[in-house]
Amino acid sequence: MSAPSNDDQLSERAQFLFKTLVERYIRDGQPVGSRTLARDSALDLSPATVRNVMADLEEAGLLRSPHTSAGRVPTSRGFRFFVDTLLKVAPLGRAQVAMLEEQLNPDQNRGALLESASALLSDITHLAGVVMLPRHEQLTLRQVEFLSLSDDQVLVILVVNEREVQNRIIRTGRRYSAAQLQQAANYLNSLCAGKDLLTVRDQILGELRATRETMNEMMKAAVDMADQALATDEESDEVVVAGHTYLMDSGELTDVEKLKRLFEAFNEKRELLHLLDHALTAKGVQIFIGEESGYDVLDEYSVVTAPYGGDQQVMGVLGVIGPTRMAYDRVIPIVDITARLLTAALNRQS
Amino acid sequence: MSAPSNDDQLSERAQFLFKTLVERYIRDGQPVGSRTLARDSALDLSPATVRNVMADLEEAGLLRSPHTSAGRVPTSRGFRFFVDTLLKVAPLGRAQVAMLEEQLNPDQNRGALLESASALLSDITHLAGVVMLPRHEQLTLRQVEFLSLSDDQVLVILVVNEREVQNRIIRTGRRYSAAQLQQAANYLNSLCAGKDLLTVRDQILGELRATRETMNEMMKAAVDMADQALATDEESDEVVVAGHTYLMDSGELTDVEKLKRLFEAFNEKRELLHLLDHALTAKGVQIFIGEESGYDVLDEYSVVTAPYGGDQQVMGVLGVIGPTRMAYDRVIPIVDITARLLTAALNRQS
DNA sequence: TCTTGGCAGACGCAAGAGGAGAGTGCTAAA
DNA sequence: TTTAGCACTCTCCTCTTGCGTCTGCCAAGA
Repeated sequence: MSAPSNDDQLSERAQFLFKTLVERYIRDGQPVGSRTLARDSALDLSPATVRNVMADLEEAGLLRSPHTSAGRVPTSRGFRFFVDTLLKVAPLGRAQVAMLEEQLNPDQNRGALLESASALLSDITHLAGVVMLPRHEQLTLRQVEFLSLSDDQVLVILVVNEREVQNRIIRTGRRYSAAQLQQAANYLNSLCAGKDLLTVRDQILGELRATRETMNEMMKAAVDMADQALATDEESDEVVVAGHTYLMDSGELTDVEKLKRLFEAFNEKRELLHLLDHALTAKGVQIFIGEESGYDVLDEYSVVTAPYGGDQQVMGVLGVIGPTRMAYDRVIPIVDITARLLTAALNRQS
Repeated sequence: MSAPSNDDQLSERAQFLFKTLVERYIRDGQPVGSRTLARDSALDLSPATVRNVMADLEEAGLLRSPHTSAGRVPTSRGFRFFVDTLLKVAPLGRAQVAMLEEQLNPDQNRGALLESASALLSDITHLAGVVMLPRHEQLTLRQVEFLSLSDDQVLVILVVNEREVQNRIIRTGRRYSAAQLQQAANYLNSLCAGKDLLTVRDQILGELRATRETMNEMMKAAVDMADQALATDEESDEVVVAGHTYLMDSGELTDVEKLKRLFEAFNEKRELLHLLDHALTAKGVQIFIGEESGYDVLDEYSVVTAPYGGDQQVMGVLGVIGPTRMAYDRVIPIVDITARLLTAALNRQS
């Protein structure tokens, strides 16, 4: 608000002290007082001096005191400053990279791959791992198969994006024989294979209008069924969350109500999706600290995300959710590398 | 242990008072004292008399005092006695049955149906809903489809149990053309359609040994691939849990650690599976109270389950998990009806 | 001008005291 | 067998007190 812009008018010493304070706070979770900081910083300053600096930092909006005599903790803005300009990320150990690489094995179907990624993120960071599934728009149809169930129900199997299989059940007006269904499938396959699902839908509708009269019975049925099958563009689970229980020990028994609402948000998934959508456009690792996310359930939490997917085209976003005082220096490279390795694995698949 | 068997040597009055106490405790969650109980029971007894009765009940192992002056709480044994002999279940309202019936619509694929059931259970009871997926043994194969991916990978699509679709990716030694794969699929379909998956597997292995020499190249390949495809009998998610956050407000901020371990058990799913396996053999609604379940994470929780599935053959188990002091009279019929309706819906599918 | 030591003042936290309230067990009388 | 009364116990709440920590300010020193 009225606080002065802080980034560059801070002395080097102030920055260093601030950095030490944040690191200390991330380690202990306790407010840091002037005496501790003076000792910690190894700068050979008296607590009084440190106090003066801290007062400046508080005025700049980077610190705040929970109460009069309790040391100070970083504000969200403080964390932001820390992350943006003071943080040196720790490069990941070889062993860990190897482990990640092994687990993100491209020889599994895509769903399993993404779940592995989520589980890995949470296992390594001890925070909640999140992976957003690829957006639906870029589904290219590879093959369609129809199978008659009961009187007027047909099982539709769609093979999309080379190795994903979707299935849905539609109602047709009447019963079709296996041969008829086969014929319909052949017709559609010849018409649509290799095209985007939405395009296919439009094309089919166009086809329908344009040539209704000249179509034979079979083609009409095929088009009708395809229309129905593609309409049910199922929303399905679009976010995979893993290890959310880790959030239960970080928030040292603070109010359960808040945590409950967060967990409910995980189940709802809509809000989460919106948040991750924002991150979709960013290039590399992106960080939302505290209220920056714009979702009040995430008030006291930070989100570290990175997009993943092909080189030319982003497929989705992954990341972790944890308390604002997470170990950013460890978490950031982990999210980064995981995104890269997942991208590599996905590319090797297709 | 050494407590006398209680069931019948309790006076009618004692039983009535006990029932009132349990109902009160279920409502409030607070230990019930003699004065409250005397007033509640409408028996026109003095607190002192009630105290005497309560002392008897405590000796019988049905009640206990959290501490000297805090009223009394039912023990697990007390709840067991209550449930077995005192409880009158409240019949479900028409509206609720109608609602359940509508939501458990058989026009969706089976996975969605089971998830609906789980969500419904948790929504209505405000407890955690659990649905165990049908055991894998009884999968009858309907159709097989092969699709070539990259050089030596093949996507296998299995249609089982009329309307379920499974898919997996296998590695073949070499590349096959689409026509070859089609031929292999045809061979397998003619051989195996309509049979149980395990039977199919055995049969294929037998076939392999018996006629290896006389087989043509194609048949060998088909059998090899089928073998691989069926071997990967994926475990997948076998338990669906919904609304576990409800457990966060019932346990009035008691220790988070316990709750965390329970949630972790939900994620692991193995322990849960074992428990539900026990319930699989029972006929109707079955109830595990507190430590009866045998899993220490469920110490302070009760599980109410019912099997569902075909008339002749049980497919799985569903139920709810909640605090020992749940409203059994409401929960039991809900679980019961849900199981019946789910059974009906599944039968109408096939 | 920057740094430092000193000092008063806040404040949280833990421990203890004391009272209120609820509930029990026991005993003696109806 | 039931009831009333009484002494006792235990929890919970509040109030107080003391301790420790930390701050802000000030004045002296470099």
